[in-house]
Amino acid sequence: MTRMSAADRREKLVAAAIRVMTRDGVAKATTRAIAGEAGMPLGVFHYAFRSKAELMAVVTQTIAQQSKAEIDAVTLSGTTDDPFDLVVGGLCAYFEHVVAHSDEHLVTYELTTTALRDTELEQVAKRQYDYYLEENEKLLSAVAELMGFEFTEPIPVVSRYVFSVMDGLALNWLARGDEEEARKVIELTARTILGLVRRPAA
Amino acid sequence: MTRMSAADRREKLVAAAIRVMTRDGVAKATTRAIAGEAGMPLGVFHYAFRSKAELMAVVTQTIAQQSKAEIDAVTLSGTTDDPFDLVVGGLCAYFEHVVAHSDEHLVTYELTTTALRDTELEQVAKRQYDYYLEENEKLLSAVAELMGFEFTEPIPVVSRYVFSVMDGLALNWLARGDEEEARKVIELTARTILGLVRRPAA
DNA sequence: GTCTATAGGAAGATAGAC
DNA sequence: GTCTATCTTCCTATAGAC
Repeated sequence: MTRMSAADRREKLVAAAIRVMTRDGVAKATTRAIAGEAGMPLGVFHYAFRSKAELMAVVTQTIAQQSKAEIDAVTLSGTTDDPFDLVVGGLCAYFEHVVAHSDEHLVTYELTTTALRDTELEQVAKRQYDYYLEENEKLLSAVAELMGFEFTEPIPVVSRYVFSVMDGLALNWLARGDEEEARKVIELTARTILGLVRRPAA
Repeated sequence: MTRMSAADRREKLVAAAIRVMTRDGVAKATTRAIAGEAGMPLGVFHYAFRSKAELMAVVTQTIAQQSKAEIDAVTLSGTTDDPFDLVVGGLCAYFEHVVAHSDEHLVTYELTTTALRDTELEQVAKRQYDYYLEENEKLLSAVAELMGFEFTEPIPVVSRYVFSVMDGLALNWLARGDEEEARKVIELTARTILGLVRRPAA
């Protein structure tokens, strides 16, 4: 068919892969299904990517960045000067994103376990979580500065703690589907976070 | 070969499935691999189980109960009358189990995502997390009674909160492998839990 | 009930015509 | 570079001999 640069092919295949994975799950995202979704013949796949593992690595990174951008947009959109409202608002915004894009979040969990089982992709799972945690740390630092408070514990520890609750909660909500109860956990979590905050001495 | 009751076959196949999944991952646990691991010909599989999905359901339930029993054994083995030590000890014991049996915990995450993608197994993931949370609630109630304190928040909420942190932390530790930093999160979590505790009024 | 053999399909990857 | 056709392997499930 029409010519297309290799980089363009790769982008289109990655986008198609994410669509298939979101809709049907990572296990069903075969090279055939992905090429089909992208409107390309199967043969194309292996001159755009050396192997399926190579695509998986790019997909994992891409989807992490996409989610991050979407979540940032909603998390930072609130306007309040009350610390509790701000923290609750941020956590709730994240949770709303999980609810509204549950399949996309499920994909991230699938990609993590898939990567952890493949020696060729082990580092991909590590980079995925390194990225999440790094970005979460930046966000927390920004919030602290914005509100003029500091944490009583090192930011990396607080950040990891907050991320762990929300990641765990998202996963068990995916399995249970009980929004009301999950929201109560978010409120409780917000309260524990404010217990780790103080006004700076100076 | 030798005769064996259907129930016995099923048990042996489930045990073999868990071994294969732990060693090689859920995706590689094919009916062939499982029957082979159990020392049975492939044909046996389908008169012990109606389908692979039926085996998956039983495996998910079995592995949850096994993990629970193992974790209880180590979690409750500590002897201390200091609430902080008790809580830290319990959380650490759980984390040690994750570190010592990381493949087994990875299997539980794989089983959850697998079930969530299969309409036939959707309820299996729900039951899996219902079970985890129910058992965690019992444990927390027992600890509260043992130490003679009560929680300032409803036990189901506290339980869900604690479970979420630990489940999320276990997953991101699996990806990152940084024990030291994970332990700091555990300490912080223990402190937040003690902030939710009070001596009863009477 | 037990097991071999195989059906019937789908996977990742590639050879080779254009 | 593009795409069809195919190689090889592996899957779940079953038919049918013993």
